[in-house]
Amino acid sequence: MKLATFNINGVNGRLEVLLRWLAAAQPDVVCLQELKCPDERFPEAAILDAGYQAIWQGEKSWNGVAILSKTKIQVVQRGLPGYADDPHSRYIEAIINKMVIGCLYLPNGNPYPGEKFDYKLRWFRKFAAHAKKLKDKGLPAALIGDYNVMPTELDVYKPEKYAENALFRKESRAAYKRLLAQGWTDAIRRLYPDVPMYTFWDYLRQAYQRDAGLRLDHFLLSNTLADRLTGAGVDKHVRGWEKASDHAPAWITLKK
DNA sequence: ATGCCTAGTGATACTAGA
Repeated sequence: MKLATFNINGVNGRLEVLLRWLAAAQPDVVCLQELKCPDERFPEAAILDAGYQAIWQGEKSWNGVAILSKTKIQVVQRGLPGYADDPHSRYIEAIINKMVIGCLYLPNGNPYPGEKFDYKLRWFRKFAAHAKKLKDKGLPAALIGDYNVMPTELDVYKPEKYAENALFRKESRAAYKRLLAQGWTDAIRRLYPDVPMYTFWDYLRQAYQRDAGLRLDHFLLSNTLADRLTGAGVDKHVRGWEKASDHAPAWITLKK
């Protein structure tokens, strides 16, 4: 079983990239972020043609999340529980193959300090409270997506440049660390403790060519799923394609 | 310190991203 996440940065503008990658990578489940389209413009037909069912939660212009799956999807949540007045579409949750799959797009939070950073931390608190409930239920669960946090210095090409950046602020990293302390496993870091494993390269200044990357997209696994973890990777080459997103797809494999 | 890039909106230079 292969689970993937891909911040697509415009699902219609990059539909060709998405379909090409799906055909090559053949993930069983995909969490998408930054759809940048209202619900009625989600490209469901093309995704069905590619062999995937889909659920999504979009909005005009920005944000938006979706889950694709080769097998049956049971929708559990649209939006974060306990955050009905969240102004953005950033969370969707489903049960697939007896696993809880939470797909998230955590706020960027820049510039720091300011209202956007406060919103990031508020969103993180609501998300962590929900994660705790899932953990306490003891269900096999995976919280997958763009966390907009580099957890450690290994996750940043030049850490000293990012000390004041919302993605790397101590408050953001502390929130991520507290979340892990609930008992979640950062799947990619578990298998690759010493490799950067970047998932994002800025469009500016030829960041991809310089490998000036960030690790922003994460898989947090409950214990039963962490025990089944067999592989992980980043499809870095996809970032080099025509019309690429600024993120590359990341994936993990689970046995059985 | 700023633009460097890219998408969306709406028809222009903005916001937003990270």
